[in-house]
Amino acid sequence: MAQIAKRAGVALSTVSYVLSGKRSVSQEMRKRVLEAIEELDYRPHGPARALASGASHTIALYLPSPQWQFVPVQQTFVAGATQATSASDYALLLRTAVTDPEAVTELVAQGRADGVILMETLREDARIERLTSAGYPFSLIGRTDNLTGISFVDMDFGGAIETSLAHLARLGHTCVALFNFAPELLAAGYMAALMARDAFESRTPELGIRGIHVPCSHTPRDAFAIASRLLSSEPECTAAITTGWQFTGLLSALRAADLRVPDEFSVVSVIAAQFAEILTPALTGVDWPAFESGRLAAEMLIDKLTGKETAPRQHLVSADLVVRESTGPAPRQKRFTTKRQRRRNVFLGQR
Amino acid sequence: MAQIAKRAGVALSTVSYVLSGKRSVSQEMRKRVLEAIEELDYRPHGPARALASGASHTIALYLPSPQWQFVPVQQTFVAGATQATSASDYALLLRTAVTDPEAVTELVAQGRADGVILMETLREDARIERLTSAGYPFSLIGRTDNLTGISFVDMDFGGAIETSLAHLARLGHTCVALFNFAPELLAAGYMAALMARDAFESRTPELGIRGIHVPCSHTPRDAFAIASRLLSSEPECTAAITTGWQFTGLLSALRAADLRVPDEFSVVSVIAAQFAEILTPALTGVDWPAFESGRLAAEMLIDKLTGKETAPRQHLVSADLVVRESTGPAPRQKRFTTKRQRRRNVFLGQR
DNA sequence: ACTTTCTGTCGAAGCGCTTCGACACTACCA
DNA sequence: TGGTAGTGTCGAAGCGCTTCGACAGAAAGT
Repeated sequence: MAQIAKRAGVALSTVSYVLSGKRSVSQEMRKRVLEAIEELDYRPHGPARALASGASHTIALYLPSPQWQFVPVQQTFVAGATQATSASDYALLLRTAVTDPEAVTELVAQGRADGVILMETLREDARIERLTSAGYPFSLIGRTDNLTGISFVDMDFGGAIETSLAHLARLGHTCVALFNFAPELLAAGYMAALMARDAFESRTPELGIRGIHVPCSHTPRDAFAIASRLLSSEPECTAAITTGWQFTGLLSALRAADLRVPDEFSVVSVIAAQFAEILTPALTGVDWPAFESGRLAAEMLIDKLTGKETAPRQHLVSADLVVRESTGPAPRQKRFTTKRQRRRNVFLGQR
Repeated sequence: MAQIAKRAGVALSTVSYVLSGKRSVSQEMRKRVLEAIEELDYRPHGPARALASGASHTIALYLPSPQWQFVPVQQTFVAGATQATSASDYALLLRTAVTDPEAVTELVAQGRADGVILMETLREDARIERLTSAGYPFSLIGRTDNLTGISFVDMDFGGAIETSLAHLARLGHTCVALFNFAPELLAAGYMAALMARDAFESRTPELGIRGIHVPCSHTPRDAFAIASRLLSSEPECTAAITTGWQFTGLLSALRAADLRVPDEFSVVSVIAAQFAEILTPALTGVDWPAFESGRLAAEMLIDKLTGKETAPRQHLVSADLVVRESTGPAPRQKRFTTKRQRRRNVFLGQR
């Protein structure tokens, strides 16, 4: 920068003001400075800038649970957030989350980021409390109990479950399982899981449906085991809703049990259209616009940082059901009276 | 830091040496400093550190083509790289790539990152030349023409195609299509696409297979259109290999043409096991260990930055074929003589 | 005993910016 | 015409660290 100043014949500070626009500079000076910058291919030094100004022009995104690599939705959040930050000339700093809730303030405390995007938020989230009490700007992909003053974007999981249940009820299903998020997440108070459960438990009675709530991790193994058990122990159950990737294990279990979809069993899943459509049968599902969500969360945070937006923005992504091929009318005959009974029993015996 | 020094009764520089370990400090002093740090909950300021030392402890990852959001593999690279950087106490800076190859040096030139991970590399890649001539450390996920002195991790696409072809040849297929990467990528010189094409074109004659090379984007629309056209114009073709997500469109086209997999048509794809297994039939495929690749690329770069590893590391991920359900013996009867002929013609007429 | 080498500590200079106050100068109003 | 307000520019003081050279004192070699 000193070189630029010398070459343009101006003071160091003038160069800075040309760059930042924080004080007016005459046409003449501006032109000379810009030319010098061009000629010397000068690029302002980020850390020096951050040190002097106290703002790093960077936002941090903490990735949650260690198995997040298996969840395309969360990866897509990252993609969306990246696009939004790049578009605003910010940069996105990625860190895998550790168990310690204190860690969430680290990057901001270190001055390496100006704000934080949090995902997989809990009803009572120690991380949110830390960020609030530290006075650090943040936005959420997800929700928490007390939302006053908090910017977030979240999918309406409750609504998704309600819509799915209504769809299944209309098709005549009277016993439906919900493959909710993993038991650990539920126990920890993962908000999406709680919303799904609450909606499921309050809606099923009204619709005359017997609801079976099945917390289940999204690993194919777990989901397969749990689904297999369910299929054998609950012969009345003719449909299931999954909150995510658990559908993989469920479909495997259905195949193993020789149950056809949708003739003998209906499946609805919260899933990106991209994946729903490559399956056979294509999955009826609620699309989770993950890219958009990530983009929005980043934009909200950046708007807050740049002072564009002072009031918190709260964005609930509506959950529209797309009916594809995996849902159909409830089967007339109960499963345990069909001719498949024997075969299934053999299968179960193998377990 | 000044507070720490005062509280511990030592000089500022001593605190720094305790933290960095670059000079020996007596037990006594070290203890007092560490206590003070603990008591004041002090965290070193990243940008100040970066400014003074010239190293940001951050690596940059430029995400390629704008549609990368549709490619789970690339998202998984990010996941792997994130894990590796976090484990080494580095941070990962994400930026969407722009068309300008100059941009790739920007974050390092600005001092915001110490090195760069590049993906979707070309045979002759202007970005690599820029990084080399600027003397910036980098590692590649992918390959390029001249690999001397370059650290990279790449999948052996050539080997993947060869293995797949051998498998199909063994099953008796004599006319096989390769759904390669998009024509734009091929034209740009995307290395994986070139390797796939070369392996395909050199292997097919040896195996007595007629090879049809079909560059095709991974969007379901494009792949569907191109696959449909292929199926009608090339009735002899009884199998296809896809280099990625194009299998979605191919499967749709096969369904639309009423061709059963694998009885009437075999499909092999480079695809993560996670996705291969949820399909019906499960896809025979070459697994691309994307998470590992991302992790390795980041580790290589960090090792280079920390001076642990001076010699470039070159890592070719072997491509093992996993035979699942989507490949089978070549059909005995030629497609255009079967009773499906009429139906397919109807379908083609609609196009 | 006297130099030489180490070890541990300190002070100060600087990394490359931002920003504040000062200052000269022009423009405006009365 | 004098005072006031506004405009454009400069110099200098930091921002919070790292690192170099200096230096006192202890340990080792002659």
